[in-house]
Amino acid sequence: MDGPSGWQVYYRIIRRIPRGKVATYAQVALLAGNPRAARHVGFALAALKGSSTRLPWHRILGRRSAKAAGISIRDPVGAAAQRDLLEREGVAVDERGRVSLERFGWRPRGARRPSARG
DNA sequence: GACATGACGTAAT
DNA sequence: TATTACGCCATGT
Repeated sequence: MDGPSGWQVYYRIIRRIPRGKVATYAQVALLAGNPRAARHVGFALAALKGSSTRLPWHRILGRRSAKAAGISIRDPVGAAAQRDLLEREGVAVDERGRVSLERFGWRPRGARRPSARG
């Protein structure tokens, strides 16, 4: 095992997401070195469903717009659980399950979005 | 190796 | 804002 195999890579990154913050599947995939593997991140997390994990899977959302993300889980039960977990962390979730990335978007090392004046 | 599936993303309408 | 269509690639059969 020269390195993390398969989904282990995604889990590694998701664990770095601080409490009260959220990230998109594409965000995790990009940090994992696979900017096109957004689907794989969701696939990896789907394997965690029903398992006792400390992984903050609820902090992973689907990209809904340029500045907003949202719950993309198909299962209504899982979606409700994610929403509940997010609200418990102080994340404002809309009735449609949408979250503002400008307010709760995780910015690793603050390298994201090269603002004109920081 | 081919086919089907999926907790996605972007572009077009 | 929602719907539709297509691309992407690992996993399972």
